[in-house]
Amino acid sequence: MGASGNPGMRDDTGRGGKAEAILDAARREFLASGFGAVSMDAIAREAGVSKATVYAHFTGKEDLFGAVVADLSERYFRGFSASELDPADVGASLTTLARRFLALVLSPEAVALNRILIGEVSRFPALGEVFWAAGPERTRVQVEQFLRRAMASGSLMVTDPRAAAEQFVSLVRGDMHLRQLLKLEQAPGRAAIAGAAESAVATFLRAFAAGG
Amino acid sequence: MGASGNPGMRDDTGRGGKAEAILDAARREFLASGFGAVSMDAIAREAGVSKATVYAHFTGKEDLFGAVVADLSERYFRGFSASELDPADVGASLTTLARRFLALVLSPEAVALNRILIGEVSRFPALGEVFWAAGPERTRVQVEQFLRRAMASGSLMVTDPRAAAEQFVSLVRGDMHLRQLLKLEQAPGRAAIAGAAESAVATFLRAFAAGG
DNA sequence: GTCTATACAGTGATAGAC
DNA sequence: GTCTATCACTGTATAGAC
Repeated sequence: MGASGNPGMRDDTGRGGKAEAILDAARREFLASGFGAVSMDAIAREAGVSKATVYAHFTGKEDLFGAVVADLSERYFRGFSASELDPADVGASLTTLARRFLALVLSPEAVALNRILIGEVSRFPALGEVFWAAGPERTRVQVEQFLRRAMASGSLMVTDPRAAAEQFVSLVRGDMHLRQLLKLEQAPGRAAIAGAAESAVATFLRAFAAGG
Repeated sequence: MGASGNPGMRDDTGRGGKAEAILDAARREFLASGFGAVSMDAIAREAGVSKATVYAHFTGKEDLFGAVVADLSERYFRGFSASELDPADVGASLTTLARRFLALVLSPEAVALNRILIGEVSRFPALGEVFWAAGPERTRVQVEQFLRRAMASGSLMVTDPRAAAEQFVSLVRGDMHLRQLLKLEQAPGRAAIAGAAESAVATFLRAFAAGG
């Protein structure tokens, strides 16, 4: 209840409203409670439709879950890019990149998605791959491309850009990601993210800055 | 079935056999399938006792799960130590430490435990803290203590040992941990672990070695 | 397509005999 | 303490009316 719909109103105008409402409701419920703790009843209620209608659009709970995960994986990480950053000003660019990465990967929605994926990967082996390709793999490629440009511009000394990109990402992530996954603290604010980014970039540059 | 008991035999000699058999069975089942997918019937069957007997020893499924997790968290990480490593030979010592850390944290049992904890942390908020204290926090402290000794011996230049320990652990973990959590590949062998350890230590030393 | 009502299976938990 | 048999409940999924 809350952000979603008004069950009192007729139903949504426009096209395909019901199917979309079901997907929205399923997304909210799954992200909030995981797979096992959510019932089809709850999803139907939250979407303002009957349970039979849910089954008219999706073959079952697992199908619905898969649709939600594939959709979210694509959505969250689509916008992550480093293509406009200046390779000459490595420090500032890497810091920006690190901040972007942390804001994305530590966002409550991304953490919740990651959490239920890890918890249910035994039941849905394929979803792990979908998430990896859309998320971590994509972000690593973006970082790696930036590192290559920085090498070309002479501001970085890296022998293996792919490995260095992985190390950069790992350094930036630190233990904040795991702490979020385990719900050990609230989502970090701008200041905490900025501090973590700066510290990680400083270490990375001590290791890889040209002429250091 | 297999490692545990022979249902055909009388019952175990010695003391407390049933309770232990139940805990063993619960551990195997939970690690293999998570919390939601395991039934008390399955645990009772696996332990070779009736369901009523399970409830005679544990108040319920959640209680049993909590007992398993607390036990495992303590068990796995107890042996992790860096106290006997030589701070003068930083490179070799850090490499050994990194290998130990990876062998522990990437072991199938530790990954399975981590996975179900992350998946069920909404239902069992306290268990995340238990695991963190016994696992990551403990390992970080061990690393930090070694770094302090290395600083004292003049082989490392570190301003914030705690932060550096976190960065070392993150660097070593890389993306292998997350890949294991998502079941994207088989558990890495000795060679893969050694390679990852070496690469992480090399980068760490480029950033923090004294007189680099 | 959508609803109400229901079938059917599986779950955690317990009662009562021994 | 341990077992067999059973309860009450919840969940997924579907039948039939509109």
